[in-house]
Amino acid sequence: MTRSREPDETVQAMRDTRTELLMQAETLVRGRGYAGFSYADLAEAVGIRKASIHHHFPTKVDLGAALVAAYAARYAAALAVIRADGPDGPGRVEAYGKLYLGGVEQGLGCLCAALAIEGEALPERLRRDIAAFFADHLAWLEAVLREGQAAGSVRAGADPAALARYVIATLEGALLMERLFASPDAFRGTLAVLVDGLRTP
Amino acid sequence: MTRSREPDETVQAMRDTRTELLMQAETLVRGRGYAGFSYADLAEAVGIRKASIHHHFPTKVDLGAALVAAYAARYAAALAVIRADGPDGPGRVEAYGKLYLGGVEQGLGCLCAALAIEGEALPERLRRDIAAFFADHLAWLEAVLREGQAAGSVRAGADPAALARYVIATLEGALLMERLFASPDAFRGTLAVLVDGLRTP
DNA sequence: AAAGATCTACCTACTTAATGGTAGACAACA
DNA sequence: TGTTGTCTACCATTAAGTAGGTAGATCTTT
Repeated sequence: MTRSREPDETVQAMRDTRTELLMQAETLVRGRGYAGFSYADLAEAVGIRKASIHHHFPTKVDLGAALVAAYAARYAAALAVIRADGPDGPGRVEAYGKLYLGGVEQGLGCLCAALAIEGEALPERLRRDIAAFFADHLAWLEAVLREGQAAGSVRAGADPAALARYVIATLEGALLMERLFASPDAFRGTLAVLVDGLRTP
Repeated sequence: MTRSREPDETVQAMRDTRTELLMQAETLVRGRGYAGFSYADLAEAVGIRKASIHHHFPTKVDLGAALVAAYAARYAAALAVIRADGPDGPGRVEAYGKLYLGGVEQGLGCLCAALAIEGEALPERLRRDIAAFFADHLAWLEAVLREGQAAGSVRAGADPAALARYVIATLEGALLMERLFASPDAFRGTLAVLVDGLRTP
């Protein structure tokens, strides 16, 4: 890139334009929806001209796909950590739920929920990508819950796959609603109810 | 209104333009989001000119507010029925959840979720209206759960207000995700897990 | 009951601003 | 020298909203 690096630019600010675009675009989409932000908004947020964005992301769909990929990768890393050093089943689900809590605190929804809302209007490619995002989380949760059942920390009898869907639904819904109410405490309450219900009595 | 009533027009088709606009607009918003539909789309769906929409709803915000009002009224009526002739606490929550199931089956999300996603970009008025929508449901659920606890059908010990938030979160999230997967069955599964967890063991 | 006035619901034609996207020039690098 | 990243300047399209008008219904007055 050609931007002059002014002396007061920190290491953080020096990160390349593409990354900066992804960061700001994610904030925009999570804050106002995919159809609710424009290249003009993003250009202003990053301090670059609108046309320059097209150099990095030719079309808005390309940008959306890159956004989902980066978001999914970040989650995947977090899930790996939780699985590696997380405690028992319910503890892992709680750690997973805390990932969503950050959104409530920052006033940002889930990127994939923002895209999912657009439904039929969403380009096929993005719909596939977000479906894969949810499918990944579903698979991770199912494994975590199954292991938890085997270890006795998660209540037996329930189908882990069904339980996994229920967990994501509750967290996605709580993020959606508690962001509106700007109420991280209420989110914590719902997370507590959710995790408690998972525990072996 | 001035539209000629052709002989083959059924009673249904004869309903006035304003109602027709509200119906089609609701489908559009629930299908693709508030920012994702235009007056041009709506005009085409209803078979009217774009300018004529402004006669009924001067601005898009007016239309959005009318949409939320009609949606909330429909829900309020349904909630009253469930409360009147619904069975025990968990049975009422299940009946409430079935209201969401319709959306999954038709491929339509929750109107208020579609609006909530837009977050900061959403006109203040609409944000207030959808917050009121959720607050109403929260109050209704809290009362239903409290009564259920008193009657012994809902498990004791849990705070009805927290439980109410948890119920809406789960249903909103399940609608969001299972619409994407076009899976009413999975929604039913989540609803079953939710209601089962509410029951007195 | 006739006459005029007003209202309702729609129309065509338009404006202004914003949208996503393109073409081509230019400077800094490697 | 060619590649990369950015720019200015543009394009076609679409957005919400407005201006002004018309035909028919309804209300008001005599």
